[in-house]
Amino acid sequence: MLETAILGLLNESPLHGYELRKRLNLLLGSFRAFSYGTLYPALKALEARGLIETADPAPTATTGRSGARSATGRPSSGGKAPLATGRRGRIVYQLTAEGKEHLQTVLSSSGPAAWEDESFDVRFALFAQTDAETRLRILEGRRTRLTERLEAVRESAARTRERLDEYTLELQRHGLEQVEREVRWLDGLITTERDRVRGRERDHTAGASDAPAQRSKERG
Amino acid sequence: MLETAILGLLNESPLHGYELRKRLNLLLGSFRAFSYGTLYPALKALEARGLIETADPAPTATTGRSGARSATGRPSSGGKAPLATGRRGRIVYQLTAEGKEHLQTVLSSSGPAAWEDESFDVRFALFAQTDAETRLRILEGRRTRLTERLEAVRESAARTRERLDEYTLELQRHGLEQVEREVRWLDGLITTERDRVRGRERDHTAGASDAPAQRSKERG
DNA sequence: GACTCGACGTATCGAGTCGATACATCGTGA
DNA sequence: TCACGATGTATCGACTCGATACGTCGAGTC
Repeated sequence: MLETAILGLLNESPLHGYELRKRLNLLLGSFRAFSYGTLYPALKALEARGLIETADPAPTATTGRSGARSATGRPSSGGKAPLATGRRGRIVYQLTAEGKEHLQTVLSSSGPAAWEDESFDVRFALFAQTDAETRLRILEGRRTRLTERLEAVRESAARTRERLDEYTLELQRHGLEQVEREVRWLDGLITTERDRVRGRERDHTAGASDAPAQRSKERG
Repeated sequence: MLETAILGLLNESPLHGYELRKRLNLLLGSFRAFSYGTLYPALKALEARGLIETADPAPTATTGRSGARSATGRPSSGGKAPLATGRRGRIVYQLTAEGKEHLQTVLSSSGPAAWEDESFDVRFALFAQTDAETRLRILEGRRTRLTERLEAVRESAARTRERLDEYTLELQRHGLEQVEREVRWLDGLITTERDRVRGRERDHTAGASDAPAQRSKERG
């Protein structure tokens, strides 16, 4: 799933590892952070599979043909631009054609692999690059998954009650409440997405395209 | 932290691995499950450190002096008792004196190691075995930790806004809301604990002991 | 009885991940 | 000038998970 996140971010713009990690952790709401020990091996694996490649943004020379680590190819022009200007021997990665293709395949899939705990956040963060039908299917799958879990926990709690102390009970109650709240959150998103799909079906030639629809101004 | 959880559970009653795992996962609200690949090595390490030992619940013989795997020492008496009766060569673990001592040391500690993400749930689940002052300190530490994180996320979000799409924003908003809710949950618990400590200070010889105080009947 | 099946029970392996750390360059300010 | 912190790439050891293997037991089924 890290791979999907990397591919999704690189599809927006080429990036180097350090920046990639920052955006990755920002993307996932700053919880669930990935470390370098995870990121760099993943980048190498992706490169070995031909899904990403090292870019060379420097206009000078470019003598080393495919060798990474373009040493200090700094153009000295950009005085202050905080990102995007090369500061030292960065290794900037970008998607290959094959990588783009693979990303599209992954983004249009909506199996269990999309709505499990580990992957749902990543897939959701890439919803802007996902078509509406797939978004809806992932949200519904996630909802079903959480509901099942809720059911299982409640059942096992009912079988085991009495034996637990006050604090354990409170911990369980709080956990259940968090999941219930997430289900309600999903409900809201599903409704929005359904309206979106329906609206597109109705006047499917009018102005609005599909990805960035209007923000619902609810939530007071 | 798995070790603390094991010690805490074994302090209530001797258990074997399978049952231990079930209770462990029940204890933590059925989220954050530990697998056998984690549990068994931990048990071995604990045994090697002399904090736990294998018990022999069978009344017959007990010839094998300290050998684990007491083969089929089943007493044949218990007709239906669902737990606690030995069914086969289980390996039942119990605390040693040293283990109990170590557990008490851990339970009375309240450093950062107690309120970080990985460990807080375990420490909270063992609150019934923790004294009130330590409970309070852990809850407050946790609250501070979450507040700090909230602050950091908000700040970095403020620095990076505009560039994010609708869905990423929504994911962030939802994540923040979850944490805010947890802070409010902690507030309630802290209030309860403070009342508890104060009540005990006031009439600190009257009936109620310290651990299982009355349930506050709020939450409608 | 002989059969299967699912719960119970111990145990290990490979793959993935984290946290800490090393090393190097650059800008900034005392 | 020199320390310090941000930027940047990279690796190592320790830990954890999910899957799986292997085995026992009780209950049903014909």
